[in-house]
Amino acid sequence: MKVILHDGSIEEHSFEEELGRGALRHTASHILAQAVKRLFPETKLAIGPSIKDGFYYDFDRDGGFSNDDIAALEAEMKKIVKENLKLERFTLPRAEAIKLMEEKGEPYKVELINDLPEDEELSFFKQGDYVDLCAGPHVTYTSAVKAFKLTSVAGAYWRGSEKNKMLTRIYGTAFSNKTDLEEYLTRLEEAKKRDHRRIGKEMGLFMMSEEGPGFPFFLPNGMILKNTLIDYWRQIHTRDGYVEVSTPIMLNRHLWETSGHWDHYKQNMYTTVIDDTDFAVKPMNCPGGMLVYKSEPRSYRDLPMRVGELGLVHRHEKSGELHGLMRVRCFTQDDAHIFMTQEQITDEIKGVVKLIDEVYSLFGFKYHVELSTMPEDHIGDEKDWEQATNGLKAALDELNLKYVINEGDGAFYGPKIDFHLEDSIGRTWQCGTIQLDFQLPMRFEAEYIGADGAKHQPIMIHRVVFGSIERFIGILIEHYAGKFPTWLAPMQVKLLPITDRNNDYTDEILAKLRARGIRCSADKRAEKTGYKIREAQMSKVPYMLVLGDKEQQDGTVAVRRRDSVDTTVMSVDEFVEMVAKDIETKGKN
RNA sequence: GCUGGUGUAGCUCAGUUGGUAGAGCAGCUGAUUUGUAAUCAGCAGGUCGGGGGCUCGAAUCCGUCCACCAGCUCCA
Repeated sequence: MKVILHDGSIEEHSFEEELGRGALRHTASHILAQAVKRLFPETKLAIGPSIKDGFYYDFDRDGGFSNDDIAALEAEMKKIVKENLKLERFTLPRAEAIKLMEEKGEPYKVELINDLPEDEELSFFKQGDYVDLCAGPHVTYTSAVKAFKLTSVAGAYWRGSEKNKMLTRIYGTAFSNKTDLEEYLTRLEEAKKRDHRRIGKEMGLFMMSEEGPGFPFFLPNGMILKNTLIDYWRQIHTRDGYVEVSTPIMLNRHLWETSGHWDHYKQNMYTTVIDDTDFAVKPMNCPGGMLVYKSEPRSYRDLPMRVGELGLVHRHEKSGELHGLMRVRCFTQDDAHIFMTQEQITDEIKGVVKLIDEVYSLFGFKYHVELSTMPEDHIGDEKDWEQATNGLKAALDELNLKYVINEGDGAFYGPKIDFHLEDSIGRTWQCGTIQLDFQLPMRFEAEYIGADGAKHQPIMIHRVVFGSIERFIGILIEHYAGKFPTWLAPMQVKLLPITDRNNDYTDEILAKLRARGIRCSADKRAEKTGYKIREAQMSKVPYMLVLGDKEQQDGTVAVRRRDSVDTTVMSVDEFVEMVAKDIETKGKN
């Protein structure tokens, strides 16, 4: 495909290249906007870029667009593609650019031009009767957009600020051929089957109730997952020199005023009055952790102090922000606060980064790292923020970890490193974070006695590895599509006796498995073997044992694995050892 | 919170222009003792998300609240 670049030059790029793909989809968004202007000329145009899996365009039109409107737009877009319009780039001096957009009745475009830097070249793209302020790149003819589909309609604030008007955003995707488009749509459908909300229900992991929006209920199978993760967490934290505490779920207003939460986080806190005193349910564990630190004098010899806490926090997230286990109003953070000296900062951060990488690697998660800097609403002076931010940067650089900078997205008390994981349809969720904090130790007047006999202020790290156990479980469910590795699987072995004659033999094996702590159960119903296998298979249990007269006679088991139709016959003891080893090694032999 | 959409049995979904609900799977009961992804028969299950309104009559029309879904904003 020929692509017109930002500077107006033309180069060949294929759809497989990000540049070519982006250009094609960007052109698709212009075709959409052109169709909108043809069918609904009163509509005002905002912006319309290409994005990861497609494109969108934001429009200002009273009442938005109905499903019928979308169908009509798709039909009109097809026409425009067929018309094979040529895309042409031209530039204008500022005054003329503004005049053109005013004549076209596009106030949003005028606003965009006014906000562009003085020396910025103002480029436009034209196709037929349609002209748009646009930096490009684009393909050269509308006919290149061979396969497209409008996928959804949603609201989006003008320039991303909730203070601005909400516009109507139309999402779509485009490919260079029909087959790829269909493949993409099928893949999306498949991905939806991995949705943790669906699998969570099917597998009896967790539930939600209208009686408590955003407050998840863990069901027996989900508790096994949660507890198994916590066991693993305790094991690696003990190994890494952490201790564990537990602080109260509710503390009085004075504490939250000291920490700054009362001023900076109150709109998200659940509060109540007890004996005429304001109390707040903790949205974070750190103030409680500070009280623990301050409960006795500390020496430089105690540092670094790595104090873990599985803390249940409550945050009143706005209703539209809830999402299954990924975004809830109460969750357990696998928190820890590390108190340390200035010199220990880099090593401690590196230690946490390595720990997070170890955990994510165990599950085979892809992740990306972001460095979030000082937000507008913050406590402490900018010099401290700069120092803290540089501390985080230095650790990342020393570890050669790639990261993107997320300007202004830090916590109100300090900058942070965020670890983001992907769900089944490619949305990313922040899980692990490492936050460097000079403020809370200062506010709480935390101190330690140094080698010089004088009092010093410790520096504090807040960090989580899973992030929230709830969100992490959500990611796990989608990652494995419910087919958990044996060590995590709520049910590890399902025993399927063929007839009642095999029940006693089945019980013998059950007892042996249970003696090794293996989670197992038997399906003794008078059903056909095929039926029992089907059910066991759908319940995603890693191992099935078919037990008939033959096995009983030989003292063997016929093992069928979750992802295979083949069976292997082996002795009972061999099988027990195999499963025990699978669990012990967490699937990594 | 905002924009748009959705809400019928445990689950997936039907339900013509308003005439008080139906299927498959799951469940239960009985029969079947079965060799690697569905044995047969029967039974039961719903104040159609919640108040309210128009109407002789509402799952269906109107309004309101709640929850959920997509996205935005916000965030672990």
